[in-house]
Amino acid sequence: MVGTTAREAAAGPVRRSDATRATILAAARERFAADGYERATIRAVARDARIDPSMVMRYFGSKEGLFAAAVGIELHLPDPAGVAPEEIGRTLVAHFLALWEENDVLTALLRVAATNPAAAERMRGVLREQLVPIARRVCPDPQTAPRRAALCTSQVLGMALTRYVLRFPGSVELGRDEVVDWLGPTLQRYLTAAAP
Amino acid sequence: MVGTTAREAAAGPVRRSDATRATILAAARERFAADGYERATIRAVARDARIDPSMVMRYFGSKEGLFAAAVGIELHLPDPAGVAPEEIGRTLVAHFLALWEENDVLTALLRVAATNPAAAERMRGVLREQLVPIARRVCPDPQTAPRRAALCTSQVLGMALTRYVLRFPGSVELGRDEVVDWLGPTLQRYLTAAAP
DNA sequence: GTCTATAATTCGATAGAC
DNA sequence: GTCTATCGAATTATAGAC
Repeated sequence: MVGTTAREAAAGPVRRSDATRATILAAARERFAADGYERATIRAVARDARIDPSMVMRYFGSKEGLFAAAVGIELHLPDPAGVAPEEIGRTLVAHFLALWEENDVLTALLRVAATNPAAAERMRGVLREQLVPIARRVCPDPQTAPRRAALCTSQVLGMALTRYVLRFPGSVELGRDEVVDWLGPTLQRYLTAAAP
Repeated sequence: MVGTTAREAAAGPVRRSDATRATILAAARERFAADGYERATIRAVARDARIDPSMVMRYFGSKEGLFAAAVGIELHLPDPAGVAPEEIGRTLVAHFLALWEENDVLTALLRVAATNPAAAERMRGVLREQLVPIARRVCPDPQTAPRRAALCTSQVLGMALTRYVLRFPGSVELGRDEVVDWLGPTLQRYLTAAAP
């Protein structure tokens, strides 16, 4: 990783700056996920990435630009078309779990969203705008789709909060299968049950 | 409120400093709830409380001391003894909702807990140590009480997060009765259903 | 009790040499 | 592209006059 030479830099389209960018972004995601926005300093990110702090500014312009680049990647939920209607709850929970444990993006987003309006807005977009369409397809009354999606989001984000951010022992201890078994029926009910 | 005289100060056990303390704490709770720990500055709290920033230091020693005093109040859940077993879920949800909307303490605690370990620890104590005993009483298998309590906490905190911190429209729109109707059965199942 | 002044850090951001 | 040096602003916290 370290020690890129001029030969490598000239060998192809993979410039050294791309590797540097990727290294910075990975370090930034870790720091934002661990410390939140204000306590994750550019200096600390640079130290983790083994580069000079001024390089972070050069590549991303500002701290806000760094954060936007660190969490600005695509996230997609499964297409509900290929899923049995009675399995949509469990499928969604399993997919969310995989998404959260794949990398630090969602944890960083959630932790920062608690104090940063821009992150909260992005969180809204990531989760709600992908969940509402799904809810609209599977719920009995399309008018209630936004509320059903919000209920699902509350349970999913709550589990993510206690499991990955606050690290409550009771939530961390749960195996992935257990989470699916418990939360799956909850989302299933929020999406398909008759409104109370 | 302003203009306390020497006569008042000498009239009884209610010293002016007590009123000042209370004013500072109320302002601190608002600021912490709105901005989180790092962005809620002592200067801003003092400005809201219409006093000098140095007074905050004098009364509470440090910013950490101020936060501890602002969120260090008793919170109690209902005694499950007087509740019908099949109504425990709805009762808990209703009580939590009232607790969250009563004042800013829990919102401040949740927002700060996302980045402050001490606040996360306190959140753990407030919710878990009160919920686990309840779960132990009503669940079929006492061994599973910590996990059942964690599941309940995840749903309650998730709703609080989307409703009071992130302010997702879908969650904010929900009436209190709707929240009880939807989340009540969820907690009921987490507490009393056979483990999957 | 109250306020002014300031110390001591820390951070984001910039300028410029190489 | 990379690094040194530093500015300017904001913060917590303290010392001391009144």
